Amino acid sequence: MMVGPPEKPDLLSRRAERTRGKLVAAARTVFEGRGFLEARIVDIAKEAGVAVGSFYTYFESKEELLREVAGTLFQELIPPLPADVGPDPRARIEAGNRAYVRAYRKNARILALVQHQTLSDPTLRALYDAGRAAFIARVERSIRRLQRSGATPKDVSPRLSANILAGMVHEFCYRAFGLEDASAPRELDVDEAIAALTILWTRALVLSEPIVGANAAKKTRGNP
Amino acid sequence: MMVGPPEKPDLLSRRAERTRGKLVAAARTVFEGRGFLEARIVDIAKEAGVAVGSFYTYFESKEELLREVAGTLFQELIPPLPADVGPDPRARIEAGNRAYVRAYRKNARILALVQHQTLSDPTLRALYDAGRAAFIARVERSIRRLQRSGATPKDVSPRLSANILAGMVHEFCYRAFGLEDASAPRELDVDEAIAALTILWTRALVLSEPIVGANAAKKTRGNP
Amino acid sequence: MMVGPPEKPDLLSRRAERTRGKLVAAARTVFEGRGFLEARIVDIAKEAGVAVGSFYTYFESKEELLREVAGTLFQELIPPLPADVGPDPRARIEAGNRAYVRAYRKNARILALVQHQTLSDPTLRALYDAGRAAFIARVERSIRRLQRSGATPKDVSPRLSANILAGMVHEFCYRAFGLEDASAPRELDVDEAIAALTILWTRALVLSEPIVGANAAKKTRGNP
Amino acid sequence: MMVGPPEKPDLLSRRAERTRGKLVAAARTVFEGRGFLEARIVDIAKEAGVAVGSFYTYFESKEELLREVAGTLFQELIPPLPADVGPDPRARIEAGNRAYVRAYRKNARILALVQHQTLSDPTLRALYDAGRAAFIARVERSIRRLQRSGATPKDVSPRLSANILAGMVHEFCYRAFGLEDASAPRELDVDEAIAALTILWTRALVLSEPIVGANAAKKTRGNP
DNA sequence: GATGAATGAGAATTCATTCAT
DNA sequence: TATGAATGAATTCTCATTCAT
Repeated sequence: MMVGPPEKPDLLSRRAERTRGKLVAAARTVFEGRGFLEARIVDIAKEAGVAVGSFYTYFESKEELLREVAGTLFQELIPPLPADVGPDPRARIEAGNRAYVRAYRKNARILALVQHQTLSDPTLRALYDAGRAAFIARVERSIRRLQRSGATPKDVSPRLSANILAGMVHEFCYRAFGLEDASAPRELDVDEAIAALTILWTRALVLSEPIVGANAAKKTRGNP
Repeated sequence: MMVGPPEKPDLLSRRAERTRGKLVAAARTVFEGRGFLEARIVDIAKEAGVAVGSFYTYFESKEELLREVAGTLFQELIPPLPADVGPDPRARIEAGNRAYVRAYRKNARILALVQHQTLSDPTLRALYDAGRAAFIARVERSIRRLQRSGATPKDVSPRLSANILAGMVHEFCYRAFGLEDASAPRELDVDEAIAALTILWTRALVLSEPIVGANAAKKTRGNP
Repeated sequence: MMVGPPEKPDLLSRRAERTRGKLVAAARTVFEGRGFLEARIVDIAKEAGVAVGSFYTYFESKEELLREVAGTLFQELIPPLPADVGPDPRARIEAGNRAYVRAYRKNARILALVQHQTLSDPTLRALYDAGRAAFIARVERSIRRLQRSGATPKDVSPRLSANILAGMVHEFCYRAFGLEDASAPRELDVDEAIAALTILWTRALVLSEPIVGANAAKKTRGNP
Repeated sequence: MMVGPPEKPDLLSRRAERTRGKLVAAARTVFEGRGFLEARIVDIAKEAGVAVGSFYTYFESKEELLREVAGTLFQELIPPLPADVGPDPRARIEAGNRAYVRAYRKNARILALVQHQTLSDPTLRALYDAGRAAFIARVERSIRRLQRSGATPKDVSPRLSANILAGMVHEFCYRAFGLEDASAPRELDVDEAIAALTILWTRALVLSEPIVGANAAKKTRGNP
């Protein structure tokens, strides 16, 4: 029909990439807005500005799309600690908690949604668990190190401790941000929460008093 | 007008009660077996051995039925501590954790399911939060007492500590039992877990060292 | 179980009669309130203060109940003319119209409902047609008499005239009262309407001027 | 960005239009065949040769579809009088009646059905009333003109007369054709009926005598 | 690749009718 | 007779998925 130079092969694939990207972005918006179950393929396509049929060009199902969306989330929760944190385990714990809490807060709705969807989507579950395992592994390594150096007691296995403490922080975020009623957010002092999590965590490992010193304690303790 | 034996108004309503009960029981079975979303009204009715119509005689929706099922769960998680526990806070914490973990484990699948359903059912959410609040309130009272007696530092608010520590135990149970793949349960020493939770909790409140020694772990491992 | 004098056979049938009567009365109330189609057997039973099961003791279906209700309505629309009306055909027409309009108005909702139900219930239709036929027959007889006496032209068959004129009055009532929005009744001067119907009817039969005389016309005519 | 032949946005929407049209046509057939209440969405879809889902692409409910069907009916009942009728009011009345009766007869079943559905569907009722109002308004204008010219008495308001006379014709059609048992149509001389309606109407307005004579009846009987 | 109308399997829900008490 | 819980056939409606254009 149309005579002209043959289209460059990557022109098409670039268009494809764009359409695909629009769908992923739209999915996150729609999922956050109406929840995963209430999100209709039509809604996502409309939000992306493409036809429903195009959805099936790139994805097999809503689940696959959620996996795609979820894939990008986990790294953000456990970025490598900044170089300037120093070797003090207390400071490292605080930095880790701060990063986790802040990143969770930013993506709270979609994270909670992914977590819930985990129950009925084994593939997503595997993805989720892998992300979680990375977090726990880092904590576990850290505890193992502390145990070796004698800084923390050995009466609880590093594996179990890591699971429990990482879970503690995660659960706090999930409650505080993930289940938050978006229309009526609760007052919450995020820094106070990070401090509290860190204090409880370090004490649970019997790190606070001997290692951090009285000055660190003074800083966060309210009543002497 | 007519004198005779007192009418038994519950004669029929007893039958009704039975049918209703059958439905609630069936619902739990079906929810646990196929998940809430995959559960069809027909499945529940069939499992209960009644007609679909009977479902609607007693419930407006699957959601209402789940609320009914959920209603009975929460008390079990936080029974009053047994009288013989004694005043030692460490022992009380251990007893509380043990009760929570065991009760959670027994009802794991349905508890996780309820928690997930919480995201899309505000009424259920309220119910759930109320149950949770009772747990946290008890912990909070306990911490407040310990702070007053000087047994634990005052640098974290009782409210926040209670939230975090209760959440810690809850999250552990949710991961360990609620998300468990029923067909391939993971090996887990429950008593070791209870001991670990208790140790971390008590240390976080700086209760552990003076009161229990190295033998604490021994004490909680294995059933006496 | 109960020893006593045997119940009188008509005691039972009297109770039966009462129950039946309660159902018929309740049916009319419910039909008028929510319409025939929206009326549920349960509604009627509840309104009557009896159990659903009792409905089926006396009626086979809602349709049968409506027939029962309808049965009593038609006589009221065409009562025998009062003795003191006199032989003047104009006065007799006026009396007939007045009776019809007033009776219709009193039972408007249920009459309209019955008429509509006629379309899908042949048995009711037969009943309805019989009632209607009685009205038309009376009109037809009257016209036949007038034609014989030369008072009215013979160019339209009495049958057809009767049908058309009776229909005219009926349709007016149906529109004015039967379809009336109960919550916002329209202002309508009923006497003016009766007069108008009578004038048009008598003129259609060429009765008004020569027979009734100027004084009758004066009475009903507004603008000279 | 791309220059090419103008897109045909109606290419697909033309298919849509066809499907929609098929549904409307099928609806009329099915409604006429089994009545509105007995008509199932599946029946209509099957009759139209489309899937049930397609019904919901275009209509929200059976009611909406009936409204659509009804929408087209009313104009036909009151077409503008043909130009060659002339100014004689009697001839104009006859032409109006003839048009109404014939159009009603052609659409009798669906018209009666719509009228009945009017009782439970306020939106349809409004539509129906609007159609009816147009008919009455024309009659009213005509009567007002006749009153002004002194051709007809002023003792009944034009509004009321128009309502009553229009209703008379309508009711006759409704009885004669709308309620007709399709399987056993009654013998009825339509032209005789039109003549009768016209005679009674014109006499009611005192128009008949001076203008038409005894031959009037002859004139309208049979098709010239 | 993109489009969006068409499809129809699947689930919820209602309510007349039955029947054990 | 009276009761009202139980029944399940029948219908509506939704929405993921396909496919002709």
